[in-house]
Amino acid sequence: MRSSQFLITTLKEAPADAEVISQKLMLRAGLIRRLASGVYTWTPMGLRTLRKVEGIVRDEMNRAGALEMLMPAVQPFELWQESGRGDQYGPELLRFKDRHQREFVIGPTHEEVVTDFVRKEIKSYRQLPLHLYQIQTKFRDEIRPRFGVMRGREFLMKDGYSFHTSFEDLQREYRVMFDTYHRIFTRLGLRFRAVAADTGSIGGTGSHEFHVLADSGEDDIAFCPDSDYAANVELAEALAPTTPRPAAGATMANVATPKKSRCEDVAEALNIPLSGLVKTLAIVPETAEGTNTGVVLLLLRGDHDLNEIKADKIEGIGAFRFAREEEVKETLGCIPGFIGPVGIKDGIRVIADRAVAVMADFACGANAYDTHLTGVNFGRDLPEPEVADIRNVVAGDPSPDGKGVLEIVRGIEVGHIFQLRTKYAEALGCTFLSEQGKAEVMEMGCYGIGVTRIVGSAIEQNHDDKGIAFPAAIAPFSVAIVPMGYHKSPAIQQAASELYEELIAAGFDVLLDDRNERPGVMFADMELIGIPQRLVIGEKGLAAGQIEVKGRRDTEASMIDRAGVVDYLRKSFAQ
RNA sequence: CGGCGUGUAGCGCAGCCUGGUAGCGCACUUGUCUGGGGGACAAGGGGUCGCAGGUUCGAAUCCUGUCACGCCGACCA
Repeated sequence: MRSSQFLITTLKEAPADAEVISQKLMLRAGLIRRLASGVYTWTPMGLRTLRKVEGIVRDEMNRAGALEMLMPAVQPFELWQESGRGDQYGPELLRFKDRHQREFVIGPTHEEVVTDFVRKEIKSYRQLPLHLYQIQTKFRDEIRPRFGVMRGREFLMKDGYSFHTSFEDLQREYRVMFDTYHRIFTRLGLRFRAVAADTGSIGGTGSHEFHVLADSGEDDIAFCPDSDYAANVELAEALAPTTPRPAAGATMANVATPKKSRCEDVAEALNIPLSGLVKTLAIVPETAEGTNTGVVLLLLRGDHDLNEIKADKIEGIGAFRFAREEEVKETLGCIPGFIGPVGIKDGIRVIADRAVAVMADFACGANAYDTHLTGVNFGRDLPEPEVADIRNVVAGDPSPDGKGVLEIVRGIEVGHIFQLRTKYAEALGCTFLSEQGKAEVMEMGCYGIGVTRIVGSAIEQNHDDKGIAFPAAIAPFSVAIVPMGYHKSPAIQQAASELYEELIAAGFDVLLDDRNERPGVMFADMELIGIPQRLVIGEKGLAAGQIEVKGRRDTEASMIDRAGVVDYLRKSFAQ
């Protein structure tokens, strides 16, 4: 491609509302343009990268035996009612009516559609297993779209669905996909990690997320450097401390803590470590009927954070919200900031984190304004609480597999694989006839990859002060030819064109920058866009039969023989 | 959904407090020079100041409403 025939729309300054680096660089490099909140146009330049990502995903899916298809982006809402997800999915589901007042949604995912397809087409065990996938535009009406393409509302996703006659066969396919995903992310040139994940509302058993490691990620991943353990912190178990609770030493006492309602302030005022403090969270479980079952107190160590997903899973808690100020006042007689588990009314359920359960002589709120208690002990000053794992693991916690200590890194979720089992097949009556001629419900797996998001996360991982440094596999062009004095020198024009043709013939994606721009502009643009190799043709080099080459990540350019350019590039991309 | 903030040329911003013919940089157009790191000079084009209403002789500026966008917040008790 010649620049003069292409569209290069680079910007010197990024729009002020761009937040993360990938978003700024994608905007500046002219890869995307925002049309509405969380909705982006992909420019010709940006689309080249998107298509390359797609191509690698497609290639590996096909290689693994999955069959590509294309389902509609628009789906009848009826299907969602049939699966029972219509109500559950909530406002993220973009719904609309057609001219006949029939309800439709723009698909945020396609379990229903694919299951409907399979139940109609597949009748016999002989036709199974079957793995269907598509690369489709999805729409999720996110509360807060942000980070550009990383948390957009409209995005491109590869979603695959497998159908099996048995759980064993599902598990086999799951392992195949686990390996396939490793191949895909490796080929894309990303640093990533597969982590055990919460199965969330989708249900099912086994599940892994694939995260690209980047500080701007929205997920915390706990992993053990000494073993292969890795899990989303949502899921990572905080083991119970192995050391027993020390004996009570201090007497309980009231301490004035005027206006100190934050844990940090209280700890400082009392001159104790944050970990010597117990913070009390008042929550209200919300049952399906919406009836109020009363306030429940959760106890966490001052330096720990609540894991809401773990709390959700406790018997009798389920979905919950934090108690409103009036509710706290009514139940405990005090405002949030000074509440505690001591001396509370009978019947209030108290659940302590495992780490709290082994604390002695701790401090906590006194249920009185501007007052905290010190020297508090379970069994003496208040009843022994219920104990559960309700906190997020932190760096330094023992690994749940018993093999070392956890570290925590940030990650961007770019892939997710699930063993759905029979949830949708059952709801939608997706069955097959077994060898015995009996109708059985199919076992299902589902496997997603955020194609759009991969581009953003690749940039988060690969950039410098000059711009994007794309992995070669997904750069919009692999080689840029930058001629010096192109518009003045027929010799340069000819040499550039010859080189261009030669590289195209050799199979490279070449961009010949034949714009009538000054060299600085061309260099800056090629670097901003992130083209992996740059070739400069100048009068002097030409006379000596040489070409200047510079890799995007190299600090210095070097001269090579004109005749050896193709070999040089092949070698550089083979690495 | 709550709190805060911002809407002025394609992008980045000033002007608003203290009303009086709308500005700067980049980008764009034309010309000349320049030609290895976002070049110089000259001449241009482009804005119902988010929208609606109000106050006023007069509103980008003050008031009210509204829409859009952004940030923060559900937990740090």
